[in-house]
Amino acid sequence: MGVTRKTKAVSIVISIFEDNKVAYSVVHLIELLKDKMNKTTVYRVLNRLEQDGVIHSFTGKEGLKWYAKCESCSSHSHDDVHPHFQCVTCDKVECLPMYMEIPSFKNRRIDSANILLTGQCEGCSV
Amino acid sequence: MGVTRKTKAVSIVISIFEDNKVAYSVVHLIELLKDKMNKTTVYRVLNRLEQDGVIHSFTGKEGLKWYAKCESCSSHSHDDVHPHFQCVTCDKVECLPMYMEIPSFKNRRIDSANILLTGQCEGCSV
DNA sequence: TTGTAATTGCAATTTGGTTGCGTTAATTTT
DNA sequence: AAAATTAACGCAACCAAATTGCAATTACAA
Repeated sequence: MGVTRKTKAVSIVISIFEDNKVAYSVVHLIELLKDKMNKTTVYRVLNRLEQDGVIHSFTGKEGLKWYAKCESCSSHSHDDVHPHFQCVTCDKVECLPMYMEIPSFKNRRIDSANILLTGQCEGCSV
Repeated sequence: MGVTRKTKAVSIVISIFEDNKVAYSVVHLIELLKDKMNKTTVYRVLNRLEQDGVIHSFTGKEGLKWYAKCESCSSHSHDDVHPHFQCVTCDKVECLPMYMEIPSFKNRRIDSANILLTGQCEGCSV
């Protein structure tokens, strides 16, 4: 896990991401953890865990930052590009377990892709 | 142009987007126009121009809001999905004039897609 | 057990963006 | 062309997300 120490805060945050595929916004995590740690700590723990490849981040609707842990997360390769889906009604975000082809260009080097699909999830489409 | 009045502020903003394919962050536009109009006005003019289909918006790196005018912009159809490319070095953003296939799902309705590719542009890759 | 470097809490600050409201100025009506 | 109407503007205050500086704490290695 790199240089990251196994502190109480780190363990708590990791335990939240235990069950794969669900994503959490930083705002939500701060609210969720407000009795257990300071919001600054939440930001910093998330940063470190992302650097260590334990979780990955992406930008949701309205430019908010979200985090998730998924199978493809590892210390080295964060170059996998799976899209994320956010429901316009309930705001929930999921990692879509699929690969999307990223075009290549002669005059540009592409490092990563942030793909956010928005729409309505099954539960909200009734 | 819908209900949007042809005010001085509107003309100035439109003139910036005249030359297609370059995108501007709101932050940059506010700085660029700080002697000519209030930042609130910048936000409001951009909003109206987007509603009228003159320009379109998307989310860049760090969740910042960007605007651009491109061929496919029109009052009605904003459902075209072209990716945007942002250089990690100079932060410049371009509309990539291409279509990307959006996957469909049995249990979800997809309304729109925000696709941001990041990497290094030609000028910065030296 | 002790030293040290990473981590945390807290308050203050920065930044992107919004809101309320009185004034200004496009556009419509007469 | 002047008056009436109402969109649009400027400004100050506000809000939420995120960052920073620093002193106090804690993980962990020597």
